[in-house]
Amino acid sequence: MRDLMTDRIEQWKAQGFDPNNCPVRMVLDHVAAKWTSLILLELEKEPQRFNALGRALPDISKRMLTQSLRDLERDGMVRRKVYDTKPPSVEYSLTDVGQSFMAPFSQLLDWAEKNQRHILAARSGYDKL
Amino acid sequence: MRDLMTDRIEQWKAQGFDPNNCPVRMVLDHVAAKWTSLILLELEKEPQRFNALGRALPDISKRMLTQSLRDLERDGMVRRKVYDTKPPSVEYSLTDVGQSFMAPFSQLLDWAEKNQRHILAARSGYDKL
DNA sequence: CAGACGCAGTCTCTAAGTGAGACCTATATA
DNA sequence: TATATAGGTCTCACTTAGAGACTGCGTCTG
Repeated sequence: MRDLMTDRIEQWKAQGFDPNNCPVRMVLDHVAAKWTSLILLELEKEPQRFNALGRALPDISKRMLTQSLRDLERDGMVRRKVYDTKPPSVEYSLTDVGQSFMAPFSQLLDWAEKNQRHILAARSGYDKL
Repeated sequence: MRDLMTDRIEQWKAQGFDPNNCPVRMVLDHVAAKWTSLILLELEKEPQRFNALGRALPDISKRMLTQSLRDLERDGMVRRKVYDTKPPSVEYSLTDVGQSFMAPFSQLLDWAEKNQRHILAARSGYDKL
């Protein structure tokens, strides 16, 4: 793809197009992050602590849980509150922005449920070839 | 996370929970695939051929373009039509299911545009620490 | 007529990202 | 004393993604 594309990209950049600063991709990166939306979904039910999230999402590693939470915090979707108990406990919750994300996101999930069978059917049809 | 979690997962699986057969995750995997939704977005404008898509999404490699298109085809979101011209041309277009995905997806993009500034602001605030 | 170019990919090599799980500091419990 | 909880960090191995060379065939350019 780097054929004669390179100078075209240069052109786009000159015109102000930057793939790394594109609103579409910016959100997509979150939804695309595999875990972040699952975490958001958990936090919408109720604010939760680190290990509680780990239990709710059993197949995420601590490493990725930490990283995903940091990403969400960085983008202002999730709030991290440390309570100075012993041992200290950390509660994660949705911010208003994070909360507002849930509306369009749940539409997507509705679509998912409606079309699940179609997709599964298409998939097994394709795999039979 | 594999601490005392393992048997809990076994339990869930016994109850019929399978992370690999969860409708939420199934769609998420698509949206999550980084390129697929961008491709869908391009194909919504108009059916396009392989290299045209490559040009429209300049930072995707041919390798990933092929793979993403195959995934979308497999799930019945995209149709692949080969025209027996010389050289053969291949046109990709949205199926009805693929088309129906665009409604909830565009809601997400609306959200993205509305909240872009917030996110960017939160991000640079966070990074200053 | 030779060489470059477009089509739609595939293949290989390397770089980056992810997952599993050991480890850390501190307190409370058995 | 040993173990469990909390919220993580660190390392190592493995998987995935990206860059770009290569293919085969037909057309366009010099």
